[in-house]
Amino acid sequence: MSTFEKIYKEIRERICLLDYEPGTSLSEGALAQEFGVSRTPVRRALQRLEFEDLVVISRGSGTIVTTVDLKSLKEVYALRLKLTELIGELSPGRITEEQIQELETLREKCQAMYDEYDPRKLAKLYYRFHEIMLSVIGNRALRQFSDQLYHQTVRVWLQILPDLDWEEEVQMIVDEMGDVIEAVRENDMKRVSQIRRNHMSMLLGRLNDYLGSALIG
Amino acid sequence: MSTFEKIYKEIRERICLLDYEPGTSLSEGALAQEFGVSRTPVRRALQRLEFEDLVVISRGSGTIVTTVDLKSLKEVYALRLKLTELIGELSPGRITEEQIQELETLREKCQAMYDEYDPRKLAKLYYRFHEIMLSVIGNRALRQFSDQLYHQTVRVWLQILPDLDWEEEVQMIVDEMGDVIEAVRENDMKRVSQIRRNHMSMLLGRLNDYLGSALIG
DNA sequence: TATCAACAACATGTATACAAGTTGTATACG
DNA sequence: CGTATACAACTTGTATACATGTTGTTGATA
Repeated sequence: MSTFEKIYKEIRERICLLDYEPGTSLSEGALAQEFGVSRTPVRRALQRLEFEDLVVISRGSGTIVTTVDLKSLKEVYALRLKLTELIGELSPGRITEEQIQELETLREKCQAMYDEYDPRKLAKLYYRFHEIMLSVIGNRALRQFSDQLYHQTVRVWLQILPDLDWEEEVQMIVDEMGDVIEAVRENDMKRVSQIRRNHMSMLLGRLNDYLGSALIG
Repeated sequence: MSTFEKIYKEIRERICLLDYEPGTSLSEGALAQEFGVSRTPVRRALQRLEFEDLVVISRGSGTIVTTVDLKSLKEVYALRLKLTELIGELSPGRITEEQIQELETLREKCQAMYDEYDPRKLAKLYYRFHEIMLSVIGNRALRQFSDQLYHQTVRVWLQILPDLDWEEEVQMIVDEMGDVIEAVRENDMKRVSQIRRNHMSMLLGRLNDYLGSALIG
């Protein structure tokens, strides 16, 4: 992996795990110094993040982490739902035994989260889960779009996670991973996509409930 | 529009209009000299084009225009079909009278193409048509994806256009524009997306016929 | 005190020199 | 003559100095 790509992924993960909260100002110079490189590769990473709508670069003003627009959140999720369905149709799908092993390891680690309240850690486990599920998507464009939409929306869930029921959220993730593992063992990618779509739909419902009550209260 | 953005759009159009055919080697230095700037903004443009899968950048080797993978073409088109459907659902849609005027102007220019065999010119008219249709998509991600998929696939059509029936292709475009104009006049964006989906589906059929016969013959 | 202009301290954008990788060619050698 | 190696002529990647834009502060003035 090239230098800029490592920097890109690192910054992207920081944004998605809320290490950089929305509105945070990112300095090219400071990041360059931290990573021990010049501004050039850092700029390349930030420009790509801007294309993915995770930061906004303004000349003279600076580079700031975007705020997730709540009114368009539903539209983006609707798109994610549709794309998730398509994965089963368009992607032939092939998963290795090693990947299944890691999925089971992830599921066990998530189960251990029932008794350890750590939103960031849970988000990171799900982040890794997403990476594995992404790697089995054969279609390049579909993989890219799915990845991009995930990174645009995952912050919202993590942001309101402290206000949700912890055990319920952990259980939802454990269940999703369990169902997915069962399906991939039978190499039934169509079912995998349906499972993920359904879980995403349920998550969207919880988000709606929260956002509705948040607007009232 | 910033310097790099103008360069980006210019190079992108050249690739899509086959001024740069697949496999063409692009030199940062040469492009910089042509546009009268340094390599820096040119690199930014090329890096974005790489992200959109229109070029491949290899250190030491060079930057070359990608070849459209025929085996995945159907998958990309299937994705385009789905996304085009979604435009009607997710995008509230608003079009100005000026844009409708330009659509009619475009339609008239396309009609004049019956007697003037010029694939590149026809492609450019349709290119502009796409830009207008794109501008009415409210959802940012959907707009970006639709744009990207269009630019990834339009080259294929233009590439085999000389082997297709010229008058039929012109008529298909004139019809699509006519149907779209009729629908946007009633501000019925859902119908617009259906119309475009159907026309895209018919185009896909013609591509399939050609590719099938090309493999045989 | 309120207001506005000048400016200093940032930010990103650009140009350029140099580092490092790739590839084709030419030349020496078996 | 065939082959291997050294190298020259490209390419993109990186570091850095400077240009340019923005913003908050500071101080002079009404």
